[in-house]
Amino acid sequence: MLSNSCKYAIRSVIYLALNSKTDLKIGSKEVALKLNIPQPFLAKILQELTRKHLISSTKGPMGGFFLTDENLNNSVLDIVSCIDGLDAFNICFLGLHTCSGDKPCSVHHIVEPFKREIFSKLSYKTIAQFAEDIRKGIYFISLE
Amino acid sequence: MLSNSCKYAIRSVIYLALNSKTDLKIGSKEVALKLNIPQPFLAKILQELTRKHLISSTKGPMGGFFLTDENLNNSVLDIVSCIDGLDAFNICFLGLHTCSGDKPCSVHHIVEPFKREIFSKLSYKTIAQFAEDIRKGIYFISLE
DNA sequence: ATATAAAAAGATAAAAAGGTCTTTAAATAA
DNA sequence: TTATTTAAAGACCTTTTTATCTTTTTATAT
Repeated sequence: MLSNSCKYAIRSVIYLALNSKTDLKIGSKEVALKLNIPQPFLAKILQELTRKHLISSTKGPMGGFFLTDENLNNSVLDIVSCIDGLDAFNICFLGLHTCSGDKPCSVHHIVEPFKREIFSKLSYKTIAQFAEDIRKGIYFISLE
Repeated sequence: MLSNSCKYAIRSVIYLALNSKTDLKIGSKEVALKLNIPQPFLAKILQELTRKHLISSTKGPMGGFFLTDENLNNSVLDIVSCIDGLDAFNICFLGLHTCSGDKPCSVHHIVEPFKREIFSKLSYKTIAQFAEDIRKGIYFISLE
């Protein structure tokens, strides 16, 4: 459902939320190493997120990526929207253009509630809240 | 979640279930035209499904694709398995290798029941049953 | 037998996703 | 001010997905 790039992006932003501060920036090298993501590829993704103001960065020694309070108040859906767009949430599981509540495809009644639920969770919770749940040990975003 | 090829495959097989008989075979040209799928591409997909005995074919004049009773008793999941494999049902939404009930990612509890439900529906219902529901007007696989 | 209609097979190509490398720009520490 | 460290930018490469084209094979109707 989500592209590789998008999964990398989400995991990275949560990593930054948990580990960076305005005065403790983190380089793409560290994130890539810790999350086991190809470094140059991740750099591209972080660059894109920066360009769209979902994360922040500074160059130079002691520079790197970090999250401002404003960044922390974005939703995970903002990341998805930035990297993949929101098409995935609007497309029929079987690829039908005309699938709808009126003329449901064979799995519409299973897929639709799922899409609604996941969309809702990703849009109403902030990055900060996702990070907080992980800090508390309710959920896990493993380094791997 | 499913590749284009796989969606084409599912729609085509259901089309064949609804419209072909052992003595009324249908060419890839007709299926492609009716379902608005690129014909040479579809031909490849139908070829693959034939090779794996999910559909049947004969060459020559009056030849084409059709479903035997045996074919009709396969599940839609068999098609998915043939074209895409089943990885999609085993992979974490956020791309974590370690995601599980024990160490759930942030959306595990939403995604897991969905995957179970859709997997179940696609595996226990036969092609024949899918086609029957469409014939009855319960579900719709539009020509488009 | 022969022509024909259709699938099978395989080579090719275009587009998208995934990933790498090199150069440039900017911030900081010394 | 200079060297260094880091992100930004952009060119490039690889693989996978999607798609096309051409040739071969085979079944059937005539």
